[in-house]
Amino acid sequence: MLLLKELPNSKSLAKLLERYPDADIDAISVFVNLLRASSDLSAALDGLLAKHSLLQGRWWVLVLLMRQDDLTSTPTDLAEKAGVTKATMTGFIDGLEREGLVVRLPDAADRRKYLIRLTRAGQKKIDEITPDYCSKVQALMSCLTHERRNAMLDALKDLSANIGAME
Amino acid sequence: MLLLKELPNSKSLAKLLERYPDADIDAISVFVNLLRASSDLSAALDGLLAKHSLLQGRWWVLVLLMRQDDLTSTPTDLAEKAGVTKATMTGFIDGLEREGLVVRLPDAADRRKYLIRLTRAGQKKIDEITPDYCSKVQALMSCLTHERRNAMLDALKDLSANIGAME
DNA sequence: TGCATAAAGTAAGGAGCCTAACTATAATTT
DNA sequence: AAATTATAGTTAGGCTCCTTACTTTATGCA
Repeated sequence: MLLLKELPNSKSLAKLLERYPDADIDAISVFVNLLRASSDLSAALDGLLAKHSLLQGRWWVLVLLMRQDDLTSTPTDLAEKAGVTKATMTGFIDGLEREGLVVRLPDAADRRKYLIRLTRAGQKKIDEITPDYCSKVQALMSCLTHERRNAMLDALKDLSANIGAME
Repeated sequence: MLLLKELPNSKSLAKLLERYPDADIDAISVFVNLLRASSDLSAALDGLLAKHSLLQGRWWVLVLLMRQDDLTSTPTDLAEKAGVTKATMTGFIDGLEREGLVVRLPDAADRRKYLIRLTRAGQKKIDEITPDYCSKVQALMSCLTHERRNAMLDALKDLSANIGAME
């Protein structure tokens, strides 16, 4: 994702208001800062995963599989849960299978389907990354008190619920 | 960007804690929700811009140019402010120039340089999009009071400042 | 049963963004 | 002044993710 390093300062905001008097500076400021901050966070996550030779897409797939009781799911289910298209999921699974972290198993009941299962190597990879992931995220969030975290969480959920207002 | 639609529920978080007792559920929850929400916001912005046949990267370039007093800047400067590489900026400028929204002008003083200037058509495009952009962002943010917006803004800035903790 | 429709997964091609390497010009060193 | 180094911008090629179109298999309806 792309994001402005140079967020609007007061001068450029003044200029904006001059040309568009109805602009809600507050709202725009939160919006842009949110995109900007999460872009940085995403990049930091990329960096963390790269140290373990993984990428975000594949990482989320491993996480989703680990959540399943039998460590197994289907491409379509994984795609829906991950929020990507089935075609994109095919690519993730290809990569993970190539590295031996998951396997494709044919479904006996429906010959169109495959079952994707986390392998032992896949579980090992998760065990290798998760402590690092947890401690880094914790370090990042340590600058916020629990109250502030909760307030942010609530606000994020409200925004997500209101996303339709932008369409 | 990719993001989990299916955020961790209490059951899977319990499973996580079982395997990694040190995990800070709170911190992870905020982190994941932040990535998730802004991914949705970014997609919504893409949608809004698409209606005006623009893309995020090019849009930010137009915005940056409009902030300049003389509506002019250089590729390197734009790349730094937008947070992309110079190579990526070349692509944005190519696109914008093709549509007549900016022009490349040689710099008389330094023949390696080009000056990128917003054209009248570029300004018109901004004038066409900005009211829509402002009203949609305002509608989105209307679910948060000013107090909550400010709290969020502060929290985002603190997180951005603390991003080094993840590296 | 036979035919249309839906669903699972894949393939092909495109756009954005990156890194690395390159060209042309300017600045610095000696 | 000559040679080295740095800077502006571009090109080439890669990766991720998307959309669209396709193949194969299952399901619903007459």
